[in-house]
Amino acid sequence: MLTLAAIKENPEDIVRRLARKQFDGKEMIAKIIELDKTRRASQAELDSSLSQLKTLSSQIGILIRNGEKSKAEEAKSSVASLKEKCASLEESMKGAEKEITELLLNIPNTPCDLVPDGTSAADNLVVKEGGRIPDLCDDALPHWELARKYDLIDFELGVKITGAGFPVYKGKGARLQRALIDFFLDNAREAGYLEIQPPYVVNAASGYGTGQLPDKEGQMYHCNEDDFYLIPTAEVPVTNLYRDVILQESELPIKNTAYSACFRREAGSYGKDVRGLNRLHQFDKVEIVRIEKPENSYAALDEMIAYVQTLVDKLELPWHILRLCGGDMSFTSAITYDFEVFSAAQKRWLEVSSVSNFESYQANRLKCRYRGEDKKTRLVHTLNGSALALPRIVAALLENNQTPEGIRIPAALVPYTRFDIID
RNA sequence: GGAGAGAUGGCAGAGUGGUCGAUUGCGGCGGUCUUGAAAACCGUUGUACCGCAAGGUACCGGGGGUUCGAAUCCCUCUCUCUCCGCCA
Repeated sequence: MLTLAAIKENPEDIVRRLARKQFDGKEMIAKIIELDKTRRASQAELDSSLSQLKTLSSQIGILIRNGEKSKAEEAKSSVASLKEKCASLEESMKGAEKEITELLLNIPNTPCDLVPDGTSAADNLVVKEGGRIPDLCDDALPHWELARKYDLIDFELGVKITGAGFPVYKGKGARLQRALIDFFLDNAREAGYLEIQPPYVVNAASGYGTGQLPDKEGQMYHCNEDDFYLIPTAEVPVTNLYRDVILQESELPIKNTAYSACFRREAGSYGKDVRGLNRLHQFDKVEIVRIEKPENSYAALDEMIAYVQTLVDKLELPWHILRLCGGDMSFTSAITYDFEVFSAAQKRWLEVSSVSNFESYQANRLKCRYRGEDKKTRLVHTLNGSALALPRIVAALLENNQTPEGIRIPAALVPYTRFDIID
């Protein structure tokens, strides 16, 4: 969530920035500033009343010890009204505090200056592109046909044992999955990321820490019995490793990577978007997460983008990078770059990675700080990115590399698949 | 699933109603000594909020209660550990 300090420093600027994210925060910001005044006034008075109360109480203790019973009783009665006052002041303080938090939780992050204006995906900016779009013959098959033809993925079987969006991978299809995961993790390690194996199920506190809650409550699978959530991305458990942590400056930057299965309810999706591997309820992804000093976070973001680019290049896929416009960004992000690869038979771009800087927005919820040279604690900046999500990579690999002889595997991946063609 | 024990500062571990935000040890930081280091010794060392400051307040797993006063007593929830059972 946004920091109260930032809001108080320049509320007009915050409102203006939120508007770029198609969010009207005028009233909420004004309300927060008003509540903050109430809170501070209440605390000041409460603190001094509590101080009096403490003094009186210790005096009573002394009186009782000295056997001055009547004086003690007298003092006791004078405490009563003070206590009532404290109770109401505390109520006012805590009430204001709670309301402030409630409001803050429901205000998205502000976009940074680089973010282009716009209201939808159509306004996203293509900032870079690479690779070559293959010329496929007219009878080229979409990946779901190829998956059936070579018996790589069985969507119907997934429907039988679970439901739509839970495919079953078989044979070389399954081996391709495993190879890609290994390939991505190896590359991340070589780029300096520490591999983490996190739980796939988290508690509500973790959901709030990274901002899935309360914003995306309905998008996560929930285990009622234990009040756990299935992770929609490894970002959640990995970033939450640093919840309520004060890091030493020397520990930064932190670079973590994790493979996990990801679970998303994807309520409200339909049509061609969900065909084949385009959108699943369960999918595999390797994530990279960084914890940075604020002054370094944008350099780190650039480094992450450059890193993801090496992956799509090694996989010989045609790609481009979008800088998302204000209206298309996620709730918690200050800036997001999406990588899309071209799926040549479907003739459409598919998002395979999303790299974001959250600045201090997540850190503020997580209470993840670092101690600088001056011994003061400051919020860190958090960043993460997919590196990469598997299903759409597989879709593009299958479609783009189809030949009459079979599906060719890019050279960089062959050491991992240990086969160079699917036939 | 059954039975029991426990949750205190970075860690270990005291504290069972009144100067306890908390003894002590380890670790960390600063210093003395030393050519340097180690050892020894001395000092220092939680977080957040309010306040221009002086200073004040809150926090001993979470929530509630008793009391003039709670880390300490009561209730409740959560979590952890041990033993038994079951089991990849």
